Order: sequence, then structure tokens, then C-alpha cells
Amino acid sequence: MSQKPSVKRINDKLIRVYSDILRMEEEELRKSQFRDLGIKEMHTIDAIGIHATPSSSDVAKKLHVTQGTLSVAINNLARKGYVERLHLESDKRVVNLRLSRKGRLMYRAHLAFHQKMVASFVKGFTEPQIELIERALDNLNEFIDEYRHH
Amino acid sequence: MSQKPSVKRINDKLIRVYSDILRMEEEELRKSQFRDLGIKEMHTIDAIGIHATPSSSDVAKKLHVTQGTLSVAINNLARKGYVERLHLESDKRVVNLRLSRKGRLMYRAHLAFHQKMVASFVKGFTEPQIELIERALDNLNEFIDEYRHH
DNA sequence: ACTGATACTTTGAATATCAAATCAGTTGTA
DNA sequence: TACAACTGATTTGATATTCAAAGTATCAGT
Repeated sequence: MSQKPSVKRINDKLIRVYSDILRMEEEELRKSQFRDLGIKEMHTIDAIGIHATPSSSDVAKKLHVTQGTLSVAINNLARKGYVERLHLESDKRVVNLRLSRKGRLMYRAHLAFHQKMVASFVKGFTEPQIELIERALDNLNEFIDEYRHH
Repeated sequence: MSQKPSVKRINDKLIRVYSDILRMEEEELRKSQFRDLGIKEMHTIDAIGIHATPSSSDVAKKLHVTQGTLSVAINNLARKGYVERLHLESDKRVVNLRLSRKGRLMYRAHLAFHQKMVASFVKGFTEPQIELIERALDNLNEFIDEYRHH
């Protein structure tokens, strides 16, 4: 059962990063002009994005929730004025989603926040060192992939 | 607004790690003998730990939830046989929490999972390189601290 | 023995979620 | 063309998680 001490230390740091980021985003939101949004709603806005008008099912897939869950979420975001539903003329079953002006503002604010966060993550490192850090993240993502495919 | 391309790349990788880890843990749980637990319940068990019998409010603090929320969570975990309430003789208001045998099993399974994850994170790196990765995590944690205290 | 503080529990409301039922529109085919 | 099967989205009913506020029990200081 003896592990390298760095494993426990890194685990603690990862957990701390992990559990604090969500809470920080939540607090940030509460102090902003977007007080009427929860963190899940923010991530829905993020998943819709500003560069396209994805279909409802595209966004559900991206967020790994059912279409029903997304439909409810969009009802709320539409009511609050962050998202609009667009009905495709070529296939009237499809609903595409577009951020309103307010939604795009929110999107950009959240993006800027993430960029500040990443900038601090790699602060003080040289390019080769940054590449090394990226390789560690790649390792983690590979681990997740392998785990998910048994 | 031009950013180093590595910022966007790293942001994407962080987000991917971030959003996949929770889902992976959830899936892992569903396939295990602990099917009757949700991810939140697992983290509550993790916060109680096997090395002590923390009070209810200690655990609530650690999880950043209210005592009311924790009280409800403990009701469910006690009903499912993972946690026991202990009443301190010296102060009858205090409720200490202890994992049952089943709870300790769950705790160890989750710990082992985390250790595999961290091992993969630093796989193929030398000690000095691992220290560098730790410094990046420290940076991120400092950023979070600063952000939270304005 | 009061009074106020402390530790916890219960309750009611809000949100997020899924599965199943439903609705509307499209596609394939007899 | 007509109709069955399919597809994309929505609604609904049930369950989870959470918080704030009210309630209960106990303790500590005067």
C-alpha cells in the first residue's frame, strides 16, 4: 500500500483545484450582473457558444444530459432572455439555439475568466515547461478515455 | 484580445479533464457494488474518512454545505448502512460520524481509484518534472485563493 | 435558574435531473 | 399516395440536492 509521497500530495492538490473551481465560478456569478443564472445555466450558455446555432440535441450531447433536461433548461434561459429558439425551415422538427445579446455578454465574461485562470496556471513557466504540463493533462485525459472504454 | 495559442489549448484540456472526471466517477460507481450511492454521497463518505470520527459540522464545513444539507445526506447514508451517528457523552449536542465497514470499503475503493488517476497523471515524468507540474497546480490554487478574497 | 450561544435536525421551496409518454414532422415503401 | 416507422423536441412525474429558516436539545456564563 506504500505510495510515492508525491502521489498523495498531487491528489490533494488536484482535489482542491477540482472542488474550488466550481465554487469560485458560482461566487463570481453571484457578484456579477448575471445574478439570475446558476452555474449549470452558465455552462449551458457556454455549450451553445457564439460561433454557431447548434441544434437542441447537439447541445444536450455536449452537456451529457437528456433532451428533456435540456428542453427544461432552455425554457428557463429563454424566459430570462439569454437564449432564443430558432425553427429550421428545412426540417421543422429541429430547434436551433442562439444566444441573445445578453447571452453573448455572459459567454464572453466566462471565457475571459477562464483565460485569466489558465494564464495563472502557466505563469512563470517557459514554453518547453508549458508543453510538459500539457503532456500531463493529456495523460489524464487518456486515462479517462481508457477507463471509460473499460 | 490576442492570446497565446497555448492558453486556449490548455483551457480546452482543463475543461475536458474537469467535466469528464465527475462523469467517470459516476459511471464507475454505477458499475460497482456501491450502485446505491450517488457521486455526492460518495464525496460525503470521502469527507468523513476512515482515520477519525469528525463532527457533523466539521464535515459540513469540509464539503462547503450547510449543516441542514449534511443532516439530510447523513440520514440517507445511515439508512443505506454506510455511516453511523455517534453521540458524544461530554457534549450531547455534538454528533460524530463514523463509517461502517461498508463505508470504509467504499472509502478505500475511491481512494484507490484516485491514486490510479494521479499515477497516470505523472506517468513518464522524472521527479523534477513532477515538481514542476505541482508548481502549476499550486499556481492555480493561489489564483483561486486570490480570487476568492477579491 | 435564566439567557444567549451552539450543534444539530426538520421542513418547505427551488433547481436539476431522468425516463417515459406525447407531439409534430419526416422518410421509406408498398 | 397513404401509412408505418422513425426522429427531434417537449412535457410530465418522480427523485436528488441544496439552502434558509424555524425548531429542538444542550451547554456555558452570570
